[in-house]
Amino acid sequence: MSSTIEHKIKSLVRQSILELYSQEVSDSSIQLQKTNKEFTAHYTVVVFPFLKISKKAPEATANEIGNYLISHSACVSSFSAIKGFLNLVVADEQWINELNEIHLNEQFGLTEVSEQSPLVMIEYSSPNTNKPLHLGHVRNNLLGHSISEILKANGNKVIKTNIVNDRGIHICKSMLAWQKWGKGATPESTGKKGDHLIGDYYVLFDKHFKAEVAALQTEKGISKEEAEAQSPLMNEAREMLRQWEAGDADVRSLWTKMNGWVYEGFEKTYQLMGVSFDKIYYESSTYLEGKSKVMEGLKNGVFVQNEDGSVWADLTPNGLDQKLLLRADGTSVYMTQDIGTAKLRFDDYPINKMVYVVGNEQNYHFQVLSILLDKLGFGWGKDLVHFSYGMVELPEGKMKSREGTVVDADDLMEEMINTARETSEELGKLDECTAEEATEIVRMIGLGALKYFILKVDPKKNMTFNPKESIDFNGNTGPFIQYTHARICSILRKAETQGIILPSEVPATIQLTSKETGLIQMLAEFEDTVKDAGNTFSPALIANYIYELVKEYNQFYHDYSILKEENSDLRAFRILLSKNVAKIIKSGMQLLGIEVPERM
RNA sequence: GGUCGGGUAGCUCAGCUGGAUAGAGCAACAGCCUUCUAAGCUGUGGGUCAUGGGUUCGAAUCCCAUCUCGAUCACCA
Repeated sequence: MSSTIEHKIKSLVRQSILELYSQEVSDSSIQLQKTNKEFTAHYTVVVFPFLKISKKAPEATANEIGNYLISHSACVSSFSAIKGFLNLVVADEQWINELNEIHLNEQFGLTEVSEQSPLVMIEYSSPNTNKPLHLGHVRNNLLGHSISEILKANGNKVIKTNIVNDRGIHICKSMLAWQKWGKGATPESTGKKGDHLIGDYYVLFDKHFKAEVAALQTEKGISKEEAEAQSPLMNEAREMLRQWEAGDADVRSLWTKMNGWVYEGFEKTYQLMGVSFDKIYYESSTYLEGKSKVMEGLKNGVFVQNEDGSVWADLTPNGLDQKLLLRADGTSVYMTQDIGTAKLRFDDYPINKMVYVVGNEQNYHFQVLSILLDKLGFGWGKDLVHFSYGMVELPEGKMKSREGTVVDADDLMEEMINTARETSEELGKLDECTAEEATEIVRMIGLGALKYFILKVDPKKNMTFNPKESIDFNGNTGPFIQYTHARICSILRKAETQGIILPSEVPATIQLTSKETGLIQMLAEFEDTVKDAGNTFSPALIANYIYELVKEYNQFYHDYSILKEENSDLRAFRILLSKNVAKIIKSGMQLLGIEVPERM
């Protein structure tokens, strides 16, 4: 509740109760909500909580307060009392003022970042360099990008970061397979994107490995586990990892070359997706960092050492288990690396808050990390945010890379763009565009459909994606919203060619319909929606808000003339209203990382 | 088994800091383009809000129990 109108009403209600019933009530005890659609009013005061004070029936109490509001302020123009609900109609003049204010503020709903703003670091994406990005990563990237935008819009300095998992046995598998069967293939020689090329060798390794295990089982009559342990291929991969860790020049240069291919591939994917990072960390240069911090903790008595030399954190006082931090041989585990990365980041930036965008399968990991960072003295450790999101599932269940059921990010985006082009051509929407414009529009629509589809659902929920039923372009979709924006832009262009000059302010004398005041009311709600989205880490809130706004606008568009309105004040008002709807659509979609075209 | 998160229309999802007759979209059916972009608008049908109890003037929403789905509880990352 932050619009000026809401504040006015609240303080009026408080005043009325004081005068009518001689009781002080706090603002928080006044339930002011948006009136349900079936009633023609703007705000509703729930009077049930005041019955004990008024000692009257609900309807009588509502009437008394309503009468008071009418006679003491021009803000409320009429009211109706139904049961315990006092429905208030706000005067047109108030709404026009509200619209004028919104209109004058280009950044309406957004909070500016200042020197004093807190610094938030957001980690997202975090890919492995042995395979291309898939649908799960897409959700991660879109959420990460969007939440960055939303936190910026709430007045935070944001540093977007990516921790690339560029080392480990899985990387060695790809490297080994390429060495054995690659015949020197490169992205150039094959015409493949680097990440896809490497992904192919990862799959190839798995294929050969499985065949080898099966052969061992039949040859020697041993169990699958034994065969896997004996597998020469796997042993070779392990040996390669040892050589990598020892800094073997040949292995390292192969590693550098192949990872380079992958990064080039990732960069293309990121660019198309529209995400970026301010600072990238590589696990190969952070994975040793955690050790010193853990040893420091051991010295300070935060951690304990086992007889075999392994180091543990005892989290039983926190209701959790014991957690290993260093193996007996002194090597680090996942948790140690995250501590190390945290240390580097803390050294690099004055972080006030750390946000990790990571899937919900790691809820436990981050619960532990939070406790450990706190114990190690990181100021933001205790309050770190694990922005946890659900899995993307296919109709037949979870995606599995080995079974080839993953939906590839590049393929998916390309497909969406192709579908957008087909649909646009069918509808004849591209007829008046140059080829370049068409490509640009079609890209925005295809990606808009995909992004909106993913971001409109509550992040914490698992979501289903059916590749066979392609993502819709009608209804509650990105293109629907983009279309509305394009439509408004078209009106504004026409207004300009007709030589209609917009006043900087609309005179407060015109009469509005409830559709129009309702739209202004919705525009004003953008401010609270952005705040809510920031507080609850929910791009979905923004998505659903824009959808409601757009639906409302389309009804208005259908029911009323804008450019053909004869009363020039009213016409100016409607153009201005439309313009500001477009502005909020654009701002809101920007928070989701979705572009909006000016024509489509 | 412990912990965490879900279960709302045939499908995909809103609504969850308690408020009026539970909402959208898709799919199905029926209308609206000589009029500002029909990727739009309007209408019809579709619900035991998993189940049972409790708190309250009022519960999809809060509490308890049960059922059910998922994640996690690795010297993998």
